[in-house]
Amino acid sequence: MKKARKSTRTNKKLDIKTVARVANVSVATVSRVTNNISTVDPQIAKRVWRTISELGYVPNTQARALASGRSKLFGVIISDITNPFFPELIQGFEEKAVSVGYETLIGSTNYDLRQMEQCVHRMLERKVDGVAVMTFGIEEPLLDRMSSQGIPMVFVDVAPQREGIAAILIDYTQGIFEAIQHLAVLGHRRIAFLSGPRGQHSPDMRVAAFRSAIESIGLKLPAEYIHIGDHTVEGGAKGAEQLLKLKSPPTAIMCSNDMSAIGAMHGISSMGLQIPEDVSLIGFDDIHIAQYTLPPLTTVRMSGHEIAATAVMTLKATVDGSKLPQEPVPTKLIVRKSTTVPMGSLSDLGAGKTARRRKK
Amino acid sequence: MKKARKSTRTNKKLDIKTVARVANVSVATVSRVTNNISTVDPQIAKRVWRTISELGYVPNTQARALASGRSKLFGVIISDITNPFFPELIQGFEEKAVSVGYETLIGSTNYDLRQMEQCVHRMLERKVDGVAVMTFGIEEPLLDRMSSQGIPMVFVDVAPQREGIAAILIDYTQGIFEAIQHLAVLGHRRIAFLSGPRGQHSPDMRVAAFRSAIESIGLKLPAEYIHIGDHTVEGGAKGAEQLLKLKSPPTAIMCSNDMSAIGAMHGISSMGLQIPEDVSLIGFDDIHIAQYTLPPLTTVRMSGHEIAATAVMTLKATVDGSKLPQEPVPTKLIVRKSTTVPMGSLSDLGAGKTARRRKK
DNA sequence: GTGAAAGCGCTAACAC
DNA sequence: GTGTTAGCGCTTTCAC
Repeated sequence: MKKARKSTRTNKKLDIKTVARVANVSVATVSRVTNNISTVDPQIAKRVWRTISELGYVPNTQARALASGRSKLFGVIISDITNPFFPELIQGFEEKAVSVGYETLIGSTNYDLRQMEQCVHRMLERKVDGVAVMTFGIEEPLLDRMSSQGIPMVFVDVAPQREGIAAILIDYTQGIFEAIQHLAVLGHRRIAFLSGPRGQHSPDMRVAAFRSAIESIGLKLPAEYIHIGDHTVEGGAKGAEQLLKLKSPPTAIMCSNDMSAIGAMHGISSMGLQIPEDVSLIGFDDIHIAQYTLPPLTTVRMSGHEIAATAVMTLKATVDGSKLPQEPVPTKLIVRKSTTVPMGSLSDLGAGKTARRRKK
Repeated sequence: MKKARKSTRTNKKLDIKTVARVANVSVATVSRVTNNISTVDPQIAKRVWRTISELGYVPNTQARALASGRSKLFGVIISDITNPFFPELIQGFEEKAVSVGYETLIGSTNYDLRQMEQCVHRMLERKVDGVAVMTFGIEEPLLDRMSSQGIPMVFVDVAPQREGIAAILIDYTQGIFEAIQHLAVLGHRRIAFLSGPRGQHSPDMRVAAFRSAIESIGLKLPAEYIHIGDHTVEGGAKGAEQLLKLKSPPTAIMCSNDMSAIGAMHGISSMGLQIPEDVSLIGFDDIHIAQYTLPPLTTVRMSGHEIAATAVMTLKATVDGSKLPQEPVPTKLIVRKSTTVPMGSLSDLGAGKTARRRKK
């Protein structure tokens, strides 16, 4: 049995000391090498790396964390993993985190306080180096326990003013304005908004952006055209139905997120109406499946990947004690097939809706 | 020369020693209490718990892991996080893992060998106590590095025969049979299958289940009715189009996963055909959005949550040295609106002949 | 039932 | 540049 082979097969422990002994250096040098500390002689470093790969040595992260005080772990807290926006965000987060040498711990609150507490506890236990709170609604209880320990945090839209706490700004205005303008140009004058839960920062900011877009274009906005929903598919279906039962129903509906919009599609469809012929519909988020609905959903893109990447970089910067130039995450309209001219407008003259259906 | 290391923080550190001192016991006792070791006097245990909560002490998981050799970390490796089936699986995994006291490390391979290697390395570094490989296609390179270290693993469908390695069995037959029977009862005779990538265990098993269902019902299966796809939306669209361009096109298509089915909806729709009037469509997985497509997708449910929960429990059992009774994860048909009688069948011509033959 | 003390594998201060 | 060594916070024998 050959020597090299033997070392991988026997269950002799494979730690930094072994590497040091085999490479004929001290453990400190091995440590320096694996941490890319540049004061090591290149020759020796090379020898150590070779030994490491020959032995198949993998540093023990637990020990590293314990000794260094840095866990190389970032936490990310989201509310609802069944909304596809969040997995996309998580994917972006993980990807970026790994690329800067961090691991990701995920916590879902499911809008439940107890679950959030549990999240916080888990993250505290694991000694995360930073936490991204991506719940799109501020979560006070998180603050006290974490930020009092000096753990860097990053929020979306709005964050308490404290040392080590940052907010990722999102430019809702641009995308939502483009959406309303798009509808207005098509000829829509009665445009309603299917909002997210009231009283949370992010949904409220979207409503505000909608309102100001409508006003800046000079349209009317009856109070009942702002429907408070809950960002779920079910809420979207119900909301759309209620909106369309109004005495003066909207000809277009903009939703505060894509899941609502998908729900709205069902609500509209179940009333025997067609999208976009009878009602135009716009979503928000541009989740992956938005392009695969029937019809493909016109929506405002807010990149979860981008938000996630920004969150990671912000956390990293805070940990490293550096500052990051903060630019708001942009949003922009993606036109697909769920919007068209309103029914009864000139360009639609003569084309009855039943006539369009059977066309092939 | 024992000098206390100067700590960067001025607040007194809150470790097991502090708790021990305040509660007037030894660190060993505190450790026993936090680990729920029953040999501790209930009175003392209570006192320690009170001290812990008064102080707000949280054990340091890194130190625990280092000292005990158990990280309380499970890894889960998936291929493609943009397929909503996987986030659902991950959610189930995390939930179950947390409930048995474990944290989750996620790795995505994106079907890329290099990324998979990186995953493995990360998991090795973090000293995971077990790994669930949920890629639905066996990944050999994983085996050697991990299982040679004796890390418990669990695969889907098929796993190498080794100590500490298990497979989660899935009963594809039942659900797929129900699906084909459902179509046959509706009157379909020409049923095609839009498969996943060829040569991978799980997709191949689905094809086999489809084939045997078709045969057991006594239908014909032309070779071109098995279309090799790739489990993506794009592949589904293309596959459906090709299938429907056949000289003798199928009247119903079953897809190997829901994402393909969603793609197929688009492909079919872009050919000017309607679902289910012109073509019936069945998916597989029953991802959350399947009920929200238009029309809602008839599909075979294979619960990602259930698979995930089984994976966690299997890993846990292996770690604990116990055995788990292994029952296959069931699949079953969920009938929605994407299937109906085939076009041109009697009941479609003679308006109102809704009563069909009874199922045998 | 409880405590003292020896590590777990690594980092980083300090010595050389 | 490189080596020596004292902890990091906890678990776990092993005495008592």
